[in-house]
Amino acid sequence: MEEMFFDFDQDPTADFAFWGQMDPNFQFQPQLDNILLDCHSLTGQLSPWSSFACQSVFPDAQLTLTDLDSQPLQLEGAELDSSLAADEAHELNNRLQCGLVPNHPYKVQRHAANIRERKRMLSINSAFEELRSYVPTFPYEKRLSKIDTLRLAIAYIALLREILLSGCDPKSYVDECMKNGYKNQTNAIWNTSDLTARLSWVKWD
DNA sequence: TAGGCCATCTGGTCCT
DNA sequence: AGGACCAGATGGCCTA
Repeated sequence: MEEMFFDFDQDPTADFAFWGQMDPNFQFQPQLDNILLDCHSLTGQLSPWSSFACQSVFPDAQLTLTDLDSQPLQLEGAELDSSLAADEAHELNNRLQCGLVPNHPYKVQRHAANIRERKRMLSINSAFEELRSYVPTFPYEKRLSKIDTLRLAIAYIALLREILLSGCDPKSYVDECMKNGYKNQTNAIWNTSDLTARLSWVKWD
């Protein structure tokens, strides 16, 4: 059986394209499965840090991946202060080596942590996707942002709570509120232009 | 072109 | 000790 493998580090543009093309019916489980496969691969050879990751750690150092993997530590962009005490320099050197030496335990742990973090963000995003499906939207509205999803959900929950407390029929309750300009609502947390504009598209029955 | 949104990496902190 | 969670930094894409 052929094993599918999606290596984020080997092809950083591929995963971005994946997000950019995500559709509302996207299933997260296959991606989670791929990440799990990636986790299992950690016991074997690790791909080198992405250039982005290296750059973020050593923004001033002009180092290539080849430099990182095959040569002893050399700082080109940042010069060590000559006044630095010998033990301090040694400590700094140790810390830098941890990040630069391929297959160093630090790199292995960091890579595993990155994968876990990606997996965690995927689960958060899947929850956002589910929440979006419950929030009222315009028929052809573009995908809600995360912050808009949260704000609309808060307002919508407040409205549903009021409807429950009123004991009225939802549709007539909303119609009445719209007619009266929400004047009767003392606790109109949900009375935001964002939500009320969308309420006309809600099918209550 | 600036600003909004997002994914990713990272190191720190907390928890089990 | 290792994993989960979090926030900051960074860079890419998209849109007004």
